[in-house]
Amino acid sequence: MKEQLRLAIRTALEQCFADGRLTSGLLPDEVQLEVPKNPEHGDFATNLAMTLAKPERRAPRQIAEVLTAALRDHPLCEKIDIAGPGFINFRLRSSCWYEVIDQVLRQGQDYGRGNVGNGTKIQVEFVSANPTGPLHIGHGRGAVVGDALAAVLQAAGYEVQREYYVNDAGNQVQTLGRSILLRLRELQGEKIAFPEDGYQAPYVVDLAEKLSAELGTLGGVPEAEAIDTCARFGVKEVLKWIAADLQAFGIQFDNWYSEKSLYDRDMVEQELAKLKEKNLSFEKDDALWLKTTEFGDDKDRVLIKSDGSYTYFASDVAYHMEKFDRGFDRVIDVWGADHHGYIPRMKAMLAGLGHPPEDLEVLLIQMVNLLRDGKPYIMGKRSGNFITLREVIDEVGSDACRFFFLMRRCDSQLDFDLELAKQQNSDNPVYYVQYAHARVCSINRNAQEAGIDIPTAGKTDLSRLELEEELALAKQLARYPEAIIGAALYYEPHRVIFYLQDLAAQFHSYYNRHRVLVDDSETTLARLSLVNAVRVVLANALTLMGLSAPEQM
RNA sequence: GGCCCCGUAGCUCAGCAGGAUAGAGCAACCGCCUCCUAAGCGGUAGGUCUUGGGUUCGAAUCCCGACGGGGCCGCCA
Repeated sequence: MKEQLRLAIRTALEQCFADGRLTSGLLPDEVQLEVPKNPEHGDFATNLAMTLAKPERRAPRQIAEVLTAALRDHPLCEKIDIAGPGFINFRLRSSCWYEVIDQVLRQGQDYGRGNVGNGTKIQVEFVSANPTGPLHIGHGRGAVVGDALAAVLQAAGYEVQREYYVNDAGNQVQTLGRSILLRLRELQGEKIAFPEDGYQAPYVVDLAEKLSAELGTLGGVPEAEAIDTCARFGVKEVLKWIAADLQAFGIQFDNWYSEKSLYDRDMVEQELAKLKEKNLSFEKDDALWLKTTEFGDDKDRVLIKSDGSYTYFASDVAYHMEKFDRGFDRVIDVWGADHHGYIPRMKAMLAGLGHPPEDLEVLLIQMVNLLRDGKPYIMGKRSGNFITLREVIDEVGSDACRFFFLMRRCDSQLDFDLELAKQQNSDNPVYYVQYAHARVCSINRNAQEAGIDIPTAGKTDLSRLELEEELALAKQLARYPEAIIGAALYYEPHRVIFYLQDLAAQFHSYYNRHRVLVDDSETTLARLSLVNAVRVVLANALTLMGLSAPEQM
């Protein structure tokens, strides 16, 4: 609807330029159209006349007069006003909004899908936690935001791949292997002084037990080989946990990408060679450095350490170059905010290797403060008193958990109160939204019991929807596609959550004030069409966010 | 010292990339179930948008500087 009006305004403007009613010939890239806060200002408003005031050298209100005259008899518009300093306010005909309801019912699950992405290939890499232990709450936020972002991009017409980068090559994997081996020996009754820098947590013992059951005690196997076996076993098992935890969250990756495979295929060496060739690296203090300062970083960064081993940065260079080789137009990394210092070197690396740094977008996810009943829930890795993501999901449920993670912009810190998230009452916004959906379903059940068929698109006379609240609901439905586009363009999935809350609130209010199933059958059918359109949009948005849309609560 | 994020109602946060009278939820107070699910609705109260400058027709929004909170600055990951 908004787009149709935008087009109309644009056409009118071009016409004014053509016949000399306006002279500057300055067509803005996009006609700005907004929904005014105050409904008295109409359904849409544009500031076009004000922005044209300077180039036209005329008063905004005069320009508005000219534009309004050109649009006067447009079929979409019921009324066009000039207001304030030069706003042009449009009130659309009711039929426009009835058309929206039909469109929603006609398109069903597809309503809200769009094509701003135009098939652009985007990869969203997220979570990518080290496979050395279970996911915790911070990973959870990144997981949900990454997943929802990917969904939103897909809905907006991008071609999206979800990827998990598995850090299975570094030294922390060796540490895991050593830790498992020590626990394994302990199980054999050996007395072990467990090292400070080992993985202390109890799950390592579980891993050792499982390994012992499957592969035996590794007695007589040379140390290095035993560590390697333990490491590989550990990574494999931990990845299974991680995948299962993510599954419990409704998250599935299209691809799990192994860091180790980069080394196995010599990709790291190849990229380093390219850097050398371009004279972007140099040796100093027995180490190999990348000249990231040439591209805006604070200092140069090490690729190969003086002991000959590679830094994570080295494999990240290869990994990210390889992403673009795979044909992605844009690559999004979802990281914890504590990694922000890493961004300049990544962008520098891309620039050095001839990629526009803008093709890599890093989404930083701020910290999660875990609370219980308003009090900080302290997690010490040392003490082993940390709560895993899985425990949180099991305690509060996937829907509530996801909703809380998505409720805030990702660049602000999040207080996650376990008790609040667990509450199954109106204090909990998840249920508020889901309840709206369940209510429509309930109305449908009652209608069917009364022998009324739920109307489909184009089957009812929607002009029976005369109430202001009814038109307002239809207008809200019309905004859903815009919410998706906004969320996709600005990488802000939380917008969909806010949209959901607004729509649910509007529906609850309507429900309380007016009955859907009334004596007059025409009105009943019209209202059923409206609330079912609401149901479709609620379901679409909930599903998109990975939340269930219950038919009964 | 350098860098990143945040600062809006008592609390937790939105604010549609510059627009008209600044919003929601929770907490407080007052109301609404012989009526499609009260996990709901209506109403009252609550604000120098941390602060000082700047940009312009117009700033919570953009720029610069303070102040306050959190985070990061490794040949760790």
